[in-house]
Amino acid sequence: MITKFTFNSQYILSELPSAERELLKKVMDDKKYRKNQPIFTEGTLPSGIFYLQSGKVKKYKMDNDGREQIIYIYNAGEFFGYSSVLSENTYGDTTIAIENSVISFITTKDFNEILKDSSSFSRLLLKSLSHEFSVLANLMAVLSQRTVRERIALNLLILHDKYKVDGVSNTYIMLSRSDLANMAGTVIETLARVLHDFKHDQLISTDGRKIQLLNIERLIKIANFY
Amino acid sequence: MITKFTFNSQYILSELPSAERELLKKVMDDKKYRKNQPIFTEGTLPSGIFYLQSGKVKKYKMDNDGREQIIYIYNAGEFFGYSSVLSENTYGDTTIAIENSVISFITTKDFNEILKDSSSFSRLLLKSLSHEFSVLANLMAVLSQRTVRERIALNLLILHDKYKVDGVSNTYIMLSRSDLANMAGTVIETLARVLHDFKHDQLISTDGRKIQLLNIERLIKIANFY
DNA sequence: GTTGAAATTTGATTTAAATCAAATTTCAAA
DNA sequence: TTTGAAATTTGATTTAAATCAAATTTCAAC
Repeated sequence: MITKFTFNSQYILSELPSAERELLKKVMDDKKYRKNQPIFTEGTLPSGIFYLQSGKVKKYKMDNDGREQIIYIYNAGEFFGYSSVLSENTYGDTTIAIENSVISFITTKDFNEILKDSSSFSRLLLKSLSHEFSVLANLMAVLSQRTVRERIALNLLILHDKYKVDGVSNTYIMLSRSDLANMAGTVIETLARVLHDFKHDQLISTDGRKIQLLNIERLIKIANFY
Repeated sequence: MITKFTFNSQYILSELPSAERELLKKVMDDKKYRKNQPIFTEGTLPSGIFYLQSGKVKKYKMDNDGREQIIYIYNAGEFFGYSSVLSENTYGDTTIAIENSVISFITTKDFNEILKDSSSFSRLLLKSLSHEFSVLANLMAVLSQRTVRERIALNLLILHDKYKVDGVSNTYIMLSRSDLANMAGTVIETLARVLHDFKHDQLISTDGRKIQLLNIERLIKIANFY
């Protein structure tokens, strides 16, 4: 269910034949990004693609009136920025690190060279991109047709999945209210009110900014998805 | 500007090396679809990909409560249904012909065989898919952040482009109010009211269901895009 | 630990858009 | 050409969510 709303480019690296994987790893250039540091900006020409080693990155679009819509939040192990390189266009959105992150960079040249010689790589990219397309279609339908309450419940479930850590039983969503509102396509005040209700109904608990989901079953019901 | 909201897979066929193009054409199986005839349905396994020779096709998602969100309207010359084949998933949406249409079908087997042997084809698909991804991201931001009035103005501009015919000076949008509402993410009554206002302001004129744009400049301003 | 700016929450009010209801128009089949 | 069901428009009302405003909390730098 949640896979309808999460990218899965993680498998690209693992399913790539080891020769190509090594090639790719060799041309990766790692760089540390601090929280709130931009990675690339909408409208600029792509210089390469990115691979998130650790941390979290948000991809968003800003409109004329300064309203921000978060398109996606990337988690460790995901590639990003590659669709602009492939479509030979300027970046269609802006990405910034929302946690301290380590990000590998692969230049357009290196990327294209590996791609040219590797049908497995292009096949995996096609597969990944196709899935990402369907994720956006799903998000589109949700944003336009669901109530704020439903959208917030759904986004909490999506985030729970992203903030889950292997071997750790409790999951804490650590994201600003403003980012959460911009994911759900609402404003901070409305978000605060809905979270208040969810807390009152014991669906979630909060500790400062941290959110923990207490009743996933019921949140799924509220999100109105099966 | 409007290219931010329109797919462009038309170039796949024209840019494909002639050998591959002929191969593709050879395995295409043409079929006529009547208005309102379904092509494929969300949740079913993809059996192949489609190429719209003539007519128009809508792609949409229906939610639990029967609310429909139109993801895209395809025009002659576009490929569709290929992302589900590539992601090896069931179709993520439903498509039906909204006009009498002629649609070519290519089986998954034929498609994969050509794809396997043609790096140009996979390269073109990657390019096209990447662009389509950015279109959905743009639509997502519009649906969640813009007013109904802005969304309707934008969709009229998008449709104007789709219904334009070479060498014919007047363009008439011929789409049901319900489809137009479901593109803009609103209800029929609200759509009717906004169209009424646009007519009053001489931005559009209508003749039965047909809509003609009279003042594109001002509609662009209302849509709030540059 | 203290401090203060930024982030979040809570309260009051407005507003855009949905809903419910009914009248009118369209257009394809007879 | 007529006919009637479906589609569209118009009217009245409700409602979900945004906005405006102010109080409170958080948390990082000192």
